[in-house]
Amino acid sequence: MLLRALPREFYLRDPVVVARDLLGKRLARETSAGVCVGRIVEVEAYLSRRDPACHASRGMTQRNAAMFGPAGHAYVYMIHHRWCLNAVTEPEGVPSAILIRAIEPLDGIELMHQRRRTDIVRDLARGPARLCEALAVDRTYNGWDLTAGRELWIAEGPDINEPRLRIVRSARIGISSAQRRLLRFYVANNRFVSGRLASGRTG
DNA sequence: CTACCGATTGACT
DNA sequence: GTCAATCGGTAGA
Repeated sequence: MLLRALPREFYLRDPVVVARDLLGKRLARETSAGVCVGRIVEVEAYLSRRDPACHASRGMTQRNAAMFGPAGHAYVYMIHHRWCLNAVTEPEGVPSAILIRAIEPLDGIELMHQRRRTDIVRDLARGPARLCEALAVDRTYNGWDLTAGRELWIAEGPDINEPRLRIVRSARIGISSAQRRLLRFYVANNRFVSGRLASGRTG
């Protein structure tokens, strides 16, 4: 397969490093309707119990249990009636995860249009809930193994010579606490990133 | 059981 | 920039 799933070891590292390294990787989704692929352009890290903004900061609940599970699995939760997708990092029992906030659509764009009911390519997967709608991700994928390479997975980009990405770091979106933590990472000057088109520092 | 909150989005001023 | 829809998770009676 061209889009080989990233191995579990990828996720068994410092979550901040995992977050940065996820930029430029491919998020792939295959259903009977077809295959959809996008380049990950925006993520946020949530750092277990030491991070008050992390859903798991006050311990395990039925909702956040997937965050306590193995690295490389999905944590899918609902907020305001919409689904959001995370990749779990760190060993079992350490509930850190990376929220995937936006992808740049590459393949299966027509299918994404159908699911999102919009003609605007830029709006297909710009934002965590739009992304899930475009890829038909819902709670049935909570706990899904993203390293299995089927249905829903994350893969290395096929272009070995892709130019090095300019990465911008900022505060997380929609988080009132821990504003000083710069745990959002996105590809500079990419129009598929959510929020304002900030020019921020690279790093 | 009820009450409140939110890692959002889309519509609107 | 502002604001409210809308409902699962959670805490509390």
